[in-house]
Amino acid sequence: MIILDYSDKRPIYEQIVERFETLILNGALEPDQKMPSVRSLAVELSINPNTIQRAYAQLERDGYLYTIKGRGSFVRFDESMMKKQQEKLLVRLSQVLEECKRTDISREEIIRCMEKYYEEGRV
Amino acid sequence: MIILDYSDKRPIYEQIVERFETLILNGALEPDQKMPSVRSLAVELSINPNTIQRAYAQLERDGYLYTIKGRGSFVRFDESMMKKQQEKLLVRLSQVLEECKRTDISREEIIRCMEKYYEEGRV
Amino acid sequence: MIILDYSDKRPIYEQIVERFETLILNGALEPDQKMPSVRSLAVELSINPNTIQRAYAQLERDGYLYTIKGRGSFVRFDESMMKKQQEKLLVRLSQVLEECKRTDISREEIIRCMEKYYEEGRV
Amino acid sequence: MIILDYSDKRPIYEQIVERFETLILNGALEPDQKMPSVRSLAVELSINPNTIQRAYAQLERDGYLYTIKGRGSFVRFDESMMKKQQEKLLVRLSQVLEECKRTDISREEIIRCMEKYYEEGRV
DNA sequence: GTGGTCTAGACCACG
DNA sequence: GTGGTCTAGACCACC
Repeated sequence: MIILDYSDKRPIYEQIVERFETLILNGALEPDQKMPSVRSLAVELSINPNTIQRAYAQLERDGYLYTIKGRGSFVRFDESMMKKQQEKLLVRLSQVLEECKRTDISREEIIRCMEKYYEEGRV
Repeated sequence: MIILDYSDKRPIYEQIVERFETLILNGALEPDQKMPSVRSLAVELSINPNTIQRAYAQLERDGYLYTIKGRGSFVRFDESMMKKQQEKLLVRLSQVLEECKRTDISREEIIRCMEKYYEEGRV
Repeated sequence: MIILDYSDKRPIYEQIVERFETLILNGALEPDQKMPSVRSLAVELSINPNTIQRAYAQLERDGYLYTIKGRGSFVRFDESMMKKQQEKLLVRLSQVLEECKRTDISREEIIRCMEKYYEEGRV
Repeated sequence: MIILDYSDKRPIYEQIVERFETLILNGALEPDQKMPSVRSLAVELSINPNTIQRAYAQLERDGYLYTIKGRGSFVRFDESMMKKQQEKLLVRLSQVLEECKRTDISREEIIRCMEKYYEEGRV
């Protein structure tokens, strides 16, 4: 479920956070579903439990999880989270697009790039 | 000319590198123009000369500068650099677009975002 | 394992880089083996940790190492590196050979020199 | 006669020294021929006279020139210099060859490289 | 004056 | 404990 890339320069806890975010927004993890326990996931990935703990803490802070003492962590999901996520992405998109323009990448080139993901007439 | 953002978590030398890359690709700095000296820029930004030195070293490795010992550093520019830069950007763009699709951002939304930078019918 | 030559005019970090390159290409350091930590090596060679850090950074840029934050640096190795290295060497060889010819060193002299390393009939 | 390569990392005075060495060993500059004056050469190459001075000093130290006060510098040449030069080159060649072997470059590859400069049956 | 290297000592993020 | 960044201050080679 989680794949770590040690050659990636980003810290491990960040990779875990991002992976779970995707799974939750995807719907692969359903609302109120129980998350794997910190210890079991640490064993599975053979990394330090502190690292998992840190990832879960950030996911909770960002609203993707809620924790019940003594029972574990559970998936939270509502539409507002999706909205927030979309806004963050659009900001990143804007930044990249601005750089594209500065570097003289043509409008057509960008559209071509987009069509790879959004096939004509489907969305 | 250079603005440092200390709240940015990226290292200072990297911010400097990126800023100069932009200025050179933009044409704001012309080929063979003299760069500010390591020491003078360090004073101007009130940071340590070593940090500037590090940024310049990376810019030189990446082909944006050439250095003449005892004289200073100078802007280098050729078309191939522009090409490389464009390729890197298109990869980043692809990554963001893929995330956009995963997060259910519509094709129209993206085009709207693009039009902000590429006004209709101009490019 | 590492010997520094202070009378050598090349910078220390470069000597370190070259030495490790050799050890890795030799196979004396095996893939995924842990490199000595920045600090420990600095103590061992009685030089500043920054200097080791600089050497490691270059080795990583050149693909000889990968780094896991908080864990250490590890040897990377693949065939393509060997190929690149060979190409670089052949260029250097050509330069030296050209000079040899200009300086009237005979073909036989060069072959004699070569046989010292490549004993007849073995390679 | 002298071409400077500013993108070369070696210091300028060293490039000048090497160039004159070649010209003298080649025979392009004949024994007892007058060298261009420091000032005139400095003007021609539009560099600092100190730099030329330094190059000439080294050439004199290495036995390639002799200087007569008030008259200028003159080319010296004798067989022993050639011998010395050849020895230096053979040392460099040995170093490169040793590295070649360590990097698994085959004997045949090296001979092929050599034949480019020493065409079969000519030397 | 220029860039390049090195030291000593500090702080941070990560695991 | 690991690597990564930064500062302060020094020395060198080069022009």
